[in-house]
Amino acid sequence: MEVAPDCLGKVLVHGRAAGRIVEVEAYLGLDDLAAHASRGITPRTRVIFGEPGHAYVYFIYGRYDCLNFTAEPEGQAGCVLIRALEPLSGLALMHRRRPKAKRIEELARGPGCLTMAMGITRRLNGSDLVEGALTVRAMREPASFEMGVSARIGITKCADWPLRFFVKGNRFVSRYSARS
DNA sequence: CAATAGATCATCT
DNA sequence: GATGATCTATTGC
Repeated sequence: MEVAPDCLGKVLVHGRAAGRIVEVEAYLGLDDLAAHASRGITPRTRVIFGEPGHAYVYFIYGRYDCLNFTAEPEGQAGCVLIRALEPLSGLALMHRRRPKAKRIEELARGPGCLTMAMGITRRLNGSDLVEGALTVRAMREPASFEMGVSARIGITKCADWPLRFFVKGNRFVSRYSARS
């Protein structure tokens, strides 16, 4: 979970679309009942137990994909859920993929939204974030921002663990997380 | 602007 | 068969 805050401010690139990560959540392993990995290795969670630096994409609620980065070494579970992006380039493309979003803030505001905007599907599950089609880069200049911490969103177990990190004051952070 | 209900399917029990 | 790391639309202030 130590790497979760590091993901803030980094840039996610998929094809021509790119966005800055402004909101993430950390999910641990067996001790974290909210994590998919808490039940151990299953066909779906085996990526989390695999090598770090890979994408874990899962389908949720019959509609949406969510994007994670695996974080812990092989054999251990741990991942970072990307909750919100600030769109940087490929805006027209994102708009086409999300006709419902009329404002830029709505393009990638939320786990399901950002995967749609970026065109991420389960096809990318387990793909390498360095060599694959989906990549993560750090900004040239270390972005200076205030980091906020709060409880995670949208879960029913361990809902009070302060494992959510976001860029304070950034309006691209989802409103469901505006609790303070 | 804030809060609530409904849609919908892959995965696990 | 039940459940969920969600989003959108609708209703109420």
